[in-house]
Amino acid sequence: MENAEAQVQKFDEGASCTACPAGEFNLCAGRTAKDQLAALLRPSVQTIPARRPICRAGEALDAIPVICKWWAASAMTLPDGRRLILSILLPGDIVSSALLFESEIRFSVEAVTDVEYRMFDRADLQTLLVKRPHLFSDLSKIWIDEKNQADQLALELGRCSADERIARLVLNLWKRLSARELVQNQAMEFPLRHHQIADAMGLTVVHVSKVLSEFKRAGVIQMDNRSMTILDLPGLRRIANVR
Amino acid sequence: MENAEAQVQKFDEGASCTACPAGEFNLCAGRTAKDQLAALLRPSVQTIPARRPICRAGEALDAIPVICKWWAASAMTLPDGRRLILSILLPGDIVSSALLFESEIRFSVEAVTDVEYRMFDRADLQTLLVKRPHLFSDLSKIWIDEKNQADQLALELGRCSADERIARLVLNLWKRLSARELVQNQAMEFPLRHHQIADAMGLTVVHVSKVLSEFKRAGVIQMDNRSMTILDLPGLRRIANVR
DNA sequence: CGTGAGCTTGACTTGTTTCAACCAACGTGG
DNA sequence: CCACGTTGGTTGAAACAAGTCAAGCTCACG
Repeated sequence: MENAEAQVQKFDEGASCTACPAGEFNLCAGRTAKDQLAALLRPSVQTIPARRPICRAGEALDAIPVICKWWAASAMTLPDGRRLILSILLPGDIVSSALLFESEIRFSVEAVTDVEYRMFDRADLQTLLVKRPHLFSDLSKIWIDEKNQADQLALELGRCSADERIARLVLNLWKRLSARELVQNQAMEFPLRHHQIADAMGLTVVHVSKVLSEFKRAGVIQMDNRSMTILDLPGLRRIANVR
Repeated sequence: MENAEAQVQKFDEGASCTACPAGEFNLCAGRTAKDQLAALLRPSVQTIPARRPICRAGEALDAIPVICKWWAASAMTLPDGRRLILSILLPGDIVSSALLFESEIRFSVEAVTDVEYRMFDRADLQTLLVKRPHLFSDLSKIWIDEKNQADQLALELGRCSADERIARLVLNLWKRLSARELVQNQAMEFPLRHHQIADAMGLTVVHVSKVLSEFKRAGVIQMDNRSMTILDLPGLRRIANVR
């Protein structure tokens, strides 16, 4: 994970904010707002090792976690243990904007890698929102984006084949990492375990392994020590059935 | 559809509002708010026949449709025509609260049966929201509920069997109709075509038919002319794998 | 050095889809 | 009022995608 420093730097400089595409939010709409936030709210920074839970479904939180470094994932669980990852959380991502209005978190969040995150106090954020009402438009963008992501996931789970789903997951991460300038010539950090890919796309570990092997064999992607290179982007797009 | 009158009455009296469970919203948190809304906003009422689109994905709307009578459904479509119904919209349901902040609707909405709905002007609603800031808490409840529904759907599509999914769909509709007092001793109107159930749960028409036949054969449900009776609620719960 | 987590591979099973034929109900136009 | 096409539902056989089971491998780590 050579570009850890790059990740920290991006976030701390607010670069991941200015670079973020329309609809993506990083709790900082531009450098100034981000600096204001950090100054006004003095969020507490926390670090948690890989695979450890950041918070559990049903828990009450007075603060909203925002991912700063590396990856986390939010997941729901059925009573019998079946799990679905709702979203892979990248640096700059707010864990759940519902936490601005409700203290109970509906899903659990866990670290994919070692993760650094900041807790923004809800009350502070709310008063800030009242003082700077223009932030509402940013907020609504995050809201809408969260909902769109959820709808898109449902569509993929309900109507796409395993190949399509996995290709789409890769393309989605690639797009989001590109926006954060975390992709150098088609290569990106890819710390996800097969187990997590399976949970994210409603598949089994075994099948994920088979599909990814097939992608590699076909020369579409390449993976080595927790990083992935897209060798044939049009090919991957074709498999994913997009655009 | 014998209780059409009941449905109209419920909505027009605001009964579906007072009866709605925590987290459910009907654009009217209690009778007074609803009357205020109707008086202040003079929404235009529209009627549309079954199977006809109310609006299409990508369209720009200056008004937010709210279902008044009968059922509608929101759906997303893949470029090759595969479809997923995101949500079955019942009387009192707002089509998409994202429309409060964004004019482009991300999915299409179509009438399941003949449907009556009202269009609430976005600008009017926004000024109302500014004048009555306490409405924000109602709004956030709808928001959060919409997101939870979407996450729940993803979980079901990703991790539940066909039997479970269909049982859960039935239970979900039963719960929501109960809250609107549209269920008399376990019997409810059920205008959904197999085709729509399939699109809602990511299955094929043929398989839906087989699963429903099996439910009937096992004496769990009973269906006749567009209405469904749950004969064995605990049994259905067991199949659905809930609680 | 042993242990456990993660990945791969092959054989087999199963749930769901696909294909196809058929039936019932309904509305429309002759 | 009948003939007809259309839409929606049912059923069975065959095909297929993904899951399950099982074994073996690598690698990191205490």
